[in-house]
Amino acid sequence: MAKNITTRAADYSQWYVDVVREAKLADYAPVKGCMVIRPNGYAIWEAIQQQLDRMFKDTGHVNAYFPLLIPQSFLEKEAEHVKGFALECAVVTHSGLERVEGEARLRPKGKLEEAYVIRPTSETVIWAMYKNWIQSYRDLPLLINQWANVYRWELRTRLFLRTAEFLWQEGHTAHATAEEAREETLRMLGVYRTFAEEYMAMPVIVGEKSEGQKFPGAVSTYAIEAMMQDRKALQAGTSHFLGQNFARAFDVTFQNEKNELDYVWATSWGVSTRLVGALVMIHADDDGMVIPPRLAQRPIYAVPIYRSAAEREQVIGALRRLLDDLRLQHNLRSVLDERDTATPGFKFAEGELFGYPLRLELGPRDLAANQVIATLRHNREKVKLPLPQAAAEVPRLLERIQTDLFARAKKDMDEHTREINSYDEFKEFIAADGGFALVHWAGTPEDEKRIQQETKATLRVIPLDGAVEKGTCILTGRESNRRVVFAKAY
RNA sequence: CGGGGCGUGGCGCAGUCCGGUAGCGCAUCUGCUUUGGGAGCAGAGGGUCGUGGGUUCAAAUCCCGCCGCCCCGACCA
Repeated sequence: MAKNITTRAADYSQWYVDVVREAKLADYAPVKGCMVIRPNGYAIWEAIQQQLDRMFKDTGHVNAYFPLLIPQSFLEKEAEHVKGFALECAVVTHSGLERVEGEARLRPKGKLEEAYVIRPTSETVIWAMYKNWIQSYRDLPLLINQWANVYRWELRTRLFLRTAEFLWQEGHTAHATAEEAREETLRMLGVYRTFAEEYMAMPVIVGEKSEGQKFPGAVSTYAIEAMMQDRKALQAGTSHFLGQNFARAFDVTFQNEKNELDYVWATSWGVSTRLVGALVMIHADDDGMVIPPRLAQRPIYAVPIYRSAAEREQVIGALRRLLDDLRLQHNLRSVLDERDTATPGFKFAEGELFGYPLRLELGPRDLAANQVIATLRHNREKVKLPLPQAAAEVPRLLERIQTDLFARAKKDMDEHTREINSYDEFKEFIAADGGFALVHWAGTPEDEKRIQQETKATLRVIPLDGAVEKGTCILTGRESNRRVVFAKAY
């Protein structure tokens, strides 16, 4: 058992915090509600960025960068948007500091004519620019993504899952027709799904948000929802069809092919550093982090075992040759832990804590047998690889790990997703942290609130690929023709 | 914003009730022995006790103010 990590069974929330801190993914910052993303955590975010960025480029998007500060008046332009974000904006009101006479203290100096808010999201500043950039249908579509930080003055925070400042990407696109914009919304939702499943090894339910849960200012919001190991849902990515709401608010019009003036159609979509928290909650265990191979900057952790200086030289030499082959032939990077100040046992434990998907051990006995021992992080399986074949076998092992992780998480989600047909059964299921409840639903936003108050569960998504079937709403008894997902959520 | 808890070497805590030389564990450093699942022994370094004021011969300890953080709720990616 890992030192300093509370077990999941004992206290899931504490386990999560312990893993994040012990694996050195993040640390609390000396700033309220904020965290420091440490190198181990940032490496994962970089891997997420690199892959998603490739996928955005492959679907025709380009990157740009907009200002951190947004004039307060911009926020006022879209009514729903204001309501959604006003309370959680950090506001910049002064332009400098001055010393308080006779004291060491500083205080704000020049009050600004108009306050700025630190972006909680960038729709407003981006659409203020789009107004200048779009005149004709020939300027469309405009497919821009931004990698940035945003700030939301959260009252309760949790490392990675909810912090005041977080890193994300926000795509903001403009289109000539509603159909095109809707297509884009669903295309990017699909990109998120593919990324979640194929790279994070995280199965998701893809669907639409209810009226009460959609993004402030959106016509419709779509999301991918994943199930964590404690059976709670985590929204892992959202894609919004914004209709013409922002175009109207910022007066962004264009002339179409028929020489008519029309408002531009918009989408926005984003994922954040929350995904790092999702990885922890879905794959990590009581011994620490587990990184899916495709998101590990260095998927291989090599531990040399030796007593004498001569042994050390031989063992490290053999490992170096293998690791070089892996890098040159398979583009796989690794860590060779040459520290003389830590014992192999310590390195094993630390390698597991940090979540390297595959560990290679090589000692004098292995050298004599011309083999290397590969240990899989997620299930502790040990495989003896003949040295001559090791470079070819390791990539296959990594692929197998990636597949296993997804299969394991999928099985877990499927086993805890149930069709539920009465409100009593529903209450019992949710109270027992049963997971995702598939229920017939025909309620209003007020009914949703009632369910949340009575059970703490919320309507996560209306699945896009759900079958059409007749049924009756578990709460209102009204007729329904599809099931939706209710669950407790982060 | 409501409720609760806590601020003492890097981390976790004891000491506070009942004022009297600031302690323990882990971590760190040095040396020797170790090294195939978180090594052992010996020694060493490191603290304005969150902060400002008050009481007192004397304050981590008592009194008043302020600040910060964590947890639980409502709000949210």
